Amino acid sequence: MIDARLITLRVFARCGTIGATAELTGYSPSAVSAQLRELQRVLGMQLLTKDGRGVRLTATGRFLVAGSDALIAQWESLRAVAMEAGDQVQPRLGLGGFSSAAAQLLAPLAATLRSTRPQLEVQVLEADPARCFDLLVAERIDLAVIVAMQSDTYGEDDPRFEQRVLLDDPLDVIVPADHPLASRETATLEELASEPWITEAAGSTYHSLFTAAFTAVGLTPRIAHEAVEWETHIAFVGAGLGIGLLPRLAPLHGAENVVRLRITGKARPTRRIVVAARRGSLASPLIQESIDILQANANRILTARLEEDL
Amino acid sequence: MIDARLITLRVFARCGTIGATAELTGYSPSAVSAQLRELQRVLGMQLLTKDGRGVRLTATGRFLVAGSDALIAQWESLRAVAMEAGDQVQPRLGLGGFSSAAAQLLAPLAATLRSTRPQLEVQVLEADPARCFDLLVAERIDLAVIVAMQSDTYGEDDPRFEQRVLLDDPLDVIVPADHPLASRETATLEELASEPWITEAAGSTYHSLFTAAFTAVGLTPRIAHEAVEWETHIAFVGAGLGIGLLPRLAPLHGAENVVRLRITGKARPTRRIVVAARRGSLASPLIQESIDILQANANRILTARLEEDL
DNA sequence: TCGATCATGCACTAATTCTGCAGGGTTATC
DNA sequence: GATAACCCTGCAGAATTAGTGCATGATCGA
Repeated sequence: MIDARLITLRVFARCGTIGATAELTGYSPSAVSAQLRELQRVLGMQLLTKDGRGVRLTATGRFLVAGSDALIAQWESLRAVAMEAGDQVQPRLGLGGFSSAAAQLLAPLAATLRSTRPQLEVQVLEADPARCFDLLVAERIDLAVIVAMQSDTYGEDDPRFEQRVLLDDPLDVIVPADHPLASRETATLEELASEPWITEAAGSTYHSLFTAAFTAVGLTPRIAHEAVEWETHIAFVGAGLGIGLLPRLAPLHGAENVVRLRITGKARPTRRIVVAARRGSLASPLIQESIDILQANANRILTARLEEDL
Repeated sequence: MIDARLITLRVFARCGTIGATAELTGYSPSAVSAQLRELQRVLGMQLLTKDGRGVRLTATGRFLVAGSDALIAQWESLRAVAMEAGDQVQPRLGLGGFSSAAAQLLAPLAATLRSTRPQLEVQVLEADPARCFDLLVAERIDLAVIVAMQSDTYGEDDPRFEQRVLLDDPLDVIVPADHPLASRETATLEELASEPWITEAAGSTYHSLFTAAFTAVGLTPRIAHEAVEWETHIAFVGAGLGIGLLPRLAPLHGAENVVRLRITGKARPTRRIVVAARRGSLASPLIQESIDILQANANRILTARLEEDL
């Protein structure tokens, strides 16, 4: 209901280049360029200035984008409450999430919604957390399941989003099957500190989790290799290159030469998985129901783990 | 920036029929029909139901319209503040007002703006107060100069509008040139109560002013004739059909056979002339400047009258 | 200086949106 | 109870708008 061009401007405000905005919104770069030019014409405001080979928001543009947060939230809220009041049906729902979330939480959600609301068009996009926020702003998705980041660009009080905790997913350690600890069920970080480690690149979410966990016990382990996908981590570990952390939600896919151990002791790294939505949209019955389903699935996973641990 | 279809829905909420909405917004009836159908499709809400030969808002529709007041106001405010912050220029300004206001206040304003902001496209629409509010909602105009109505559909606290008093325009009495009182400068309502009167139709603004003024002094004069335009009032009076009220702002146009007298005494009917804008838009520099010019013109008129009265 | 990166303008095309008219249903009038 | 008046809607066609893909120009880093 808010002009698509304003949404485009908001996406641009986040990624800074026309090209990235185009990729994120699904338009071509020329379309984005034309939209923003048109927006400036209609509003009679100069929102962009040339900056090197790119463009940059003017002060007015930044102001407008900042102020539009409340506008978007108000619209989302209005729509949501109207939906609830009128018992109406939303025609489309976009979901986003990173790989293991997409597999373990979003897929069941989509399946449930498919059966309970057959005429609802559900679209699931696998995307990393940062991109999920971008997609939320771009209105490509309505819900995102992400790993909460402690001090990232998106605080919990961001005026654009609202978040709900789904579950705390502990990180296990994976070791080669022929590793001395492989026969154990559990291990402590202290026991593992001297091993060669495989992590994600510095600056990534899991690297931060990794270092935070070890600094909590006063250790700084050696990072031997870096990988992005869990599949790669597992392969590296299986090849004996080192050991690594693996979230409980991430499956081993029956890798024969790798063993997963629970981490015990003082420091137990976990990742917090939350669901995020555009601020104001939580009142929508469809959003609410989806979050409830996600929450139920998360709880099912948690209780299954508890039973498993007994 | 707010979707045009929502604006259309808001206009429909005011006038109740597709045809009137079309006339007010400048679309054809089929376009309005299609827009509202499309709006319902996009939102997944049923906003309208058939009602006899027309259509009617559903509860959801009314809810959405009511809630959109705040949304529109917020957008207007955001745009206005961004305009002010960025020293930008609005490309278009729409002005509306009833006949004498259009002539005496809007025309000078438009002329001033033409010279101070040559590239601004100014459009003036003459329309009665009720229609002015409709046009404000339809975003055809941005400012309306109207007669404040004591207990009309638009209270001063309407969430859609904001109003500023421009001036209180006293009502004079006009009598035929051969009337016994024609040589006088002033008259009281008591002196005039027994005359045959010419007013607007019952229910109109001026009829209300008329009866309110006389009931204040405990009299109920006889209404002999009814007229809509001031021109007609003057012609009726000139023809000796009776006497009538005429706002100070409304010119006699050199009617030779009619004399204008000031009303003195306890009850002096006046009409309050105010300028109205969509709520939130007052912060816009252009709107603000326009109101200032209107106010200055109003004051000029008032001081000119004071000098004239000396 | 060369290549890479970005944005923008242009010609063309696709999609949307509007108009005018015809048609069907509903209310008021005689 | 026929008739007229009124109101909305659907459809074909037209006009406007919006998007794509490529070419161009401008800037930055190597």
